[in-house]
Amino acid sequence: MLTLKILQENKDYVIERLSVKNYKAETIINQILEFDQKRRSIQNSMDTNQSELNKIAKEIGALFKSGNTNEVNQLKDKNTQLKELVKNQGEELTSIEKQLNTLLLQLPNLPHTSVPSGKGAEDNKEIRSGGNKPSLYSGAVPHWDLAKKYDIIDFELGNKITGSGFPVYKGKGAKLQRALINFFIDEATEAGYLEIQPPILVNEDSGFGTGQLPDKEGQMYHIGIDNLYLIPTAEVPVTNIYRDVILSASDFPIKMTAYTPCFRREAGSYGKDVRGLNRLHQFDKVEIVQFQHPEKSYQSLEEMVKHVEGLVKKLELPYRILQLCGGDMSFTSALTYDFEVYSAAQGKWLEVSSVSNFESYQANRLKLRFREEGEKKTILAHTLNGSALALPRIVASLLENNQTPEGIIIPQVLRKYTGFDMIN
RNA sequence: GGAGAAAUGGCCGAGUGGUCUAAGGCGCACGCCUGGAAAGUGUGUAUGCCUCAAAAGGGUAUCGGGGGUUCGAAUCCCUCUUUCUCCGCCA
Repeated sequence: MLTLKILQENKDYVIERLSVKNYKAETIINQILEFDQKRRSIQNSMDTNQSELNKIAKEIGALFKSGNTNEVNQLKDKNTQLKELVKNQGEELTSIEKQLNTLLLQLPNLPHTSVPSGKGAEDNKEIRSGGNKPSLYSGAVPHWDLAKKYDIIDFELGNKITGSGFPVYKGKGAKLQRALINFFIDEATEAGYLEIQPPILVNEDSGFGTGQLPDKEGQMYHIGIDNLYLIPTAEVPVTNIYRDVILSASDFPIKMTAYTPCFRREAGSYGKDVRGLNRLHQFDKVEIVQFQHPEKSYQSLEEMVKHVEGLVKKLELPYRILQLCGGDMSFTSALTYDFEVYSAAQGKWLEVSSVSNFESYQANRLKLRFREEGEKKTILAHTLNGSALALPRIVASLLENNQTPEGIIIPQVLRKYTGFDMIN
């Protein structure tokens, strides 16, 4: 979430920036500042009263020692009154802080100055592209047909066991999954990311820390009996490793990678673009996460983009990189690049990665701070993450683009992981 | 799942109602000492919020989390969580 400080000091700037995300912030900011004013005045008065109360309690202690019990009763009465006052003020303060916090959580992150304004996906800006769209042979079919033909992914079976959106990978299909995961993790660790294997169930605090809660509650599977959530991305548990931590500037950059299954309810996205592997409730993904000094976070963002670009290049997939416009960006992001690969038989671009700099927005929720060498004051760190990569759509594109009458050709780079060079 | 014990600062660890403004040690930082270092020695060493133009300073809260008793709680009570020991079950 945004800091109170920036609202106090730069209200107009915040309003202007949030308009790029098509968010009208003025009313809510004014409310926040009003609550903040109240909060401070109550805190101030409460502290004074508490101070008085503490002082009197000490006097009573001293009087007991000297045996002056008459005065003690008077002081006790006074303190009982003070205590009541402090208690009421405390309740009022808690209530105001709660309201203030609720409002503060409604404000999205400020988009970076380079973010183009726009309504939705159609206003995203293509940064660059690479690879060549393949020319398919005349018998080419979409990946769901290929999956059936070679018996490598079974959607109906997943439907029987769990429900739609939970496919079963079989034989070479399963092996291909494992190959991609290992390839992605090896690439990330070679690039200096520490491999992490996190829990895939998280508690409320973690969901809150990375911004899934409270507003995106409906997108996560919730285990009611234990109040835990199935993670929608490894970003959640991995980023929360550093919740409530104070680093020193020399610790940067912190780089972590993790493979996890990801679970998304995808409420409200029935019908369109959900065929085959295009949109699933459970899928595999390797994520990269960085924590960085605010002055260097955009360097890290570029580095991460390069890393992801390297992956799609090595897989020989036609791709393009988009900078998201204000209207299409996520709530928590300051700048996001999306990677799309072309899936030839569908004739569609599929999003396979989203690389974002959250600046201090997540860090503020997480209380992830650092200190400059020799300084006392703590500063919020910057957090970044990106998919590197999400598997299903990569698989869709690989199957469709590499199909031949003889079978599906495995890209060179994956063969040492799969142990076979063709699915047939 | 059952029985018992425990949770204190970066770490170890003392502390069973007021002098805790948390002893002592280790670590770390800075100084003195030294040709330089070690040893020695001195000082400092948490976080949030409020106050202050800022810094300094001051106030306040925080001894696993939450609640309670009391004029006053690290200390007493309730509750939750976690860890350890023993038992049971189990990949």
